[in-house]
Amino acid sequence: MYITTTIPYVNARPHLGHALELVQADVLARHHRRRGEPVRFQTGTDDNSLKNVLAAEAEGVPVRELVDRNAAAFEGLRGPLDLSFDSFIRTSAHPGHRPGVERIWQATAHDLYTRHYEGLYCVGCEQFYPQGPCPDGHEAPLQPVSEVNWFFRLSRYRDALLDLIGGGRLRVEPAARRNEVLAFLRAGLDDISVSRSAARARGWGIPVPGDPGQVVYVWWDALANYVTALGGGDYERWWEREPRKVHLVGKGVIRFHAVYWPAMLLSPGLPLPSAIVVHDYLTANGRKISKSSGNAADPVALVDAYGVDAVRWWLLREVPRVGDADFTEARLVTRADEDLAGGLGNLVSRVAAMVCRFLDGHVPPPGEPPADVAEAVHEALADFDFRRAAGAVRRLVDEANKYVELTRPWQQDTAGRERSLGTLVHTCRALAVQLEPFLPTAAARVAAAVGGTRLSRPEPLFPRLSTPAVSGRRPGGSAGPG
RNA sequence: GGGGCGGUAGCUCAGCCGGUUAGAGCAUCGGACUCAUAAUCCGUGGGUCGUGGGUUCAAGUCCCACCCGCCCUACCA
Repeated sequence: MYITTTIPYVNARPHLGHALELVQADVLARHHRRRGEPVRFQTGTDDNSLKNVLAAEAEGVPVRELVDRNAAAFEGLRGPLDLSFDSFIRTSAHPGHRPGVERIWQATAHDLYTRHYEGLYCVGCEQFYPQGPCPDGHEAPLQPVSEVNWFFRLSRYRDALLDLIGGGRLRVEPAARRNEVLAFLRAGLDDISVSRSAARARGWGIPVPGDPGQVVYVWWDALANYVTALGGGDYERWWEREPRKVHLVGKGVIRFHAVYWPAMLLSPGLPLPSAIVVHDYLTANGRKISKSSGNAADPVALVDAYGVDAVRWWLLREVPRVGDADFTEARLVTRADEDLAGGLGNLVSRVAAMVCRFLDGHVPPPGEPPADVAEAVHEALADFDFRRAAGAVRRLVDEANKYVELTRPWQQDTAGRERSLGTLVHTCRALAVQLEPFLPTAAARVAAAVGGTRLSRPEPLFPRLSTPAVSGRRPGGSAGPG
């Protein structure tokens, strides 16, 4: 499976919304990898946006410097968020990108033509409007522009796209988003402008082949990254031969991915992606995420404060597929304490403690087949429903806790304890396996705590976040074994 | 203006092609247990399913209009 995120422009540092998409992609990648399927997970940055140029001008630093710095911040999410991407492409730096964009341009030449265009251009939106002001409220005034641009015959592909998406050959998930795309297609497609004057772009971007006065429209440029990043034999392997190619995108850029991009590929007859997975937006404390959101929307700051487990878990367990989700630190803490500390962590803790106390640490075989959620997790992830998948893991924890109350090992004889605790230990092991895509490092800790044939009493795997420190931390528990 | 999606218990949300007394988690309240991270388990209370019409033997679940929120898109005069 080939999994991609969108490549954000780097006029600012990454925020929690970027983290959401990256973590979702990471879960898919880890899930399919552990199933033994070949996976390539790719992300990166769009360096060629004019917004980057403007941000640099505003800061008074060279574009290159700003782009390099912010791109590094995006790539730097890998460690704090435990991301497992296989490649990180930067559109301004990847050696294969520019030639790739040029090749696609030439391969679509039969659908390209020039047309004189006049309009008002908003640099914030990177697009034209018939009138001002910019509907998104960008502050920079609209610039009157009159120039010759290259156009792409998008209109030609309407029926084919309707067919592909309507028929499910190209999935758009969730279904609500697919309906949206279909409605848009039915309304008809106009040809789109796919170049900008180089002068207006401050020379930033990829020149149109054979027309150095123009640069390739940044979206055309950016979308191409999904194939241009695949160098060497990777293109054949991951784009031509791989049947499952999944793009994760935000709801604001559906059209680019579900309409423009497939059309760009249809024109030269290249293979299409298999699925566009759309997530909605995050707000922070009820408001749109912006620089003023401060640490509440800074993924690295949140990881520093609460740990990667809590942050990933919140993103996966609490964000619905449709509808914006509001992030607050209180919700993150509640969710982590409930599910991770009180749920999974406490379960592992009590199970290990009972094995130590009642069975001298020896792990018995399962008394009965431990409940499993592998299928539920897999089905949910096949639907790209991350919350349902995480919920399935959580449900198994609940069932295991109920099983503890039901069997009450502390009231049993040895045989009963072995039956019950054997089942519980093996359930915890299954949990560690199922947790891995969601919380990879935590899953490893769980696996370590319940692995082997002899258990010891573990330290809390997930310390509570809401209690102010630990009341009276134990003065070192290293007095000896047992 | 057009299109799409949301508006279900205090909060966050499930409810597929219409069908028994509308569900879950959390929060509230009561109880149980003591293996565990003052964790866990059981039970209770709580809802005009945005508003108003309509179709139907039957609608949260279909149709129409309207209100609110979000996204995309476009402004006829």
